[in-house]
Amino acid sequence: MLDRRYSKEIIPSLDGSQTILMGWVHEIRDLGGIIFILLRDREGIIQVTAPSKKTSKELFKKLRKLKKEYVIEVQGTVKKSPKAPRGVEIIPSNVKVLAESQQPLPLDPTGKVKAELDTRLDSRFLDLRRPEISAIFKIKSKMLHFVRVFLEKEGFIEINTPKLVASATEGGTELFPITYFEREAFLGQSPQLYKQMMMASGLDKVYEIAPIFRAEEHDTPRHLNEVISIDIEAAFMNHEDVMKILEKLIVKVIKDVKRHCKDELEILGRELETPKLPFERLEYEEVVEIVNSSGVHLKHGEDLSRAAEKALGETMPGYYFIKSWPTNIKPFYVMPKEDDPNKSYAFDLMYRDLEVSSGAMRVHEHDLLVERIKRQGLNPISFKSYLSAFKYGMPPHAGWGLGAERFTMALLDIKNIRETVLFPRDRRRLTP
RNA sequence: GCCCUGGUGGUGUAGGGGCUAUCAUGCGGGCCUGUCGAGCCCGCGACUCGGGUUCAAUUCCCGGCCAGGGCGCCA
Repeated sequence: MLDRRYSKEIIPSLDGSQTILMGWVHEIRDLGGIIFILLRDREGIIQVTAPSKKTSKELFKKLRKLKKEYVIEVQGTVKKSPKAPRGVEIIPSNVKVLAESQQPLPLDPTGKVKAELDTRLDSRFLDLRRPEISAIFKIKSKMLHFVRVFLEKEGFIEINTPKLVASATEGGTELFPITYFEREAFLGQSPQLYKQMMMASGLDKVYEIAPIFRAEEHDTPRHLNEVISIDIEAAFMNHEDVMKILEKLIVKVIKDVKRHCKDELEILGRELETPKLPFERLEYEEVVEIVNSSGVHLKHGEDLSRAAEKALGETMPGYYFIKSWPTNIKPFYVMPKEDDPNKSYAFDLMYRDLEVSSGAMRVHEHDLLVERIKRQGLNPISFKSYLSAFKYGMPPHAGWGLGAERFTMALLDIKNIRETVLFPRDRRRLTP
């Protein structure tokens, strides 16, 4: 029995050899005396050519019955031919129909007729049959792989923290409530508290790549209610240490993606540039100046408005950090500066006008943490199990969270985050 | 949640108070031995939902739902 080959593996030098291919009928061009079938599989498209003279009547009849997107198995001979796309084609000796496809299709996998994003998401499995769509997810897969390889090499240990959580009292973002037997529970908005607790465990450096859930009613091309967060936390490190890890990771992953996803990047027409290290570090105060001098009003102490982000993005071309954020617009666990408690050791990593990551050196002193929780209008009692980790030897630590989808958008210059998720969850979409 | 724009065959579109509702692709049938956005001929298939105005609404008005863009929210 012959092994199955992918279309990409069929090259002119295999001329004369027998092969088996499995895939979908991408297009059929029936010219009467000769039938061309474009067979599509994960790796590409190969032409199956059946001239009536060289094809049995039985097989020719069978080929004529094929329709678009049928799943077929083709057994045949590789033939080198300058007339064929890529210089090679398959002369079939046998074709098996493995699955039929209803007509008409909900959208056109050849892409000749454009479909809107909404239509595409409704039939995502068909949408993924277009190479320029599957390329996004092949690259996202590699990106996550290279992130893991990098972090493991840096000595990080992968952990898994619960996504079913008890507390809704962390403040800030809205949580999705769920029924947990006779109690109410919530979907986790961030592994933040758990990964910090791990700093008291002696594991030193941990990371998690997992979904986070936010019940915000945001409705923008940059937000979803379920995304993948790449989180790290490292003991005995400060903000600058983890910023260095972050920028190193970004550069390494870009290099790896460039090297290992050449075909996909070409399909997407994306020329990736490797950023230079170190990334520029802007003080929050500098950012306020830049934004204001560009004509967009921004008060000292305020978070960036969308207009401010855009103004910044105009000035700053690639990846850059914003550091020394005002303490009171950042979460309770960020460490205020000792000499100026109104400023903090929090930072954001931006790509042009898009926030891709945020992190900080954390508060590791129990009493200060309690005070910070109170100052934010939250109740320390609801943080009892979290706080107890700070009582028995909590080392200084720092960490960050990097949005996997936002990073994918930056990598591939994608404008709508929905393009980077197989089955996105937004304000209205819950299916498929 | 707010503002703007829109919703017409399976898909993407044109149009518009009364006419056989445009075009492409698709789908069905026919012709064709080198297609590669194949070509040619015949046919099929649609006005988002609810209410209102009107002799008449797919078209105008109001509302819902949905989409795209912008913003807000996003410890």
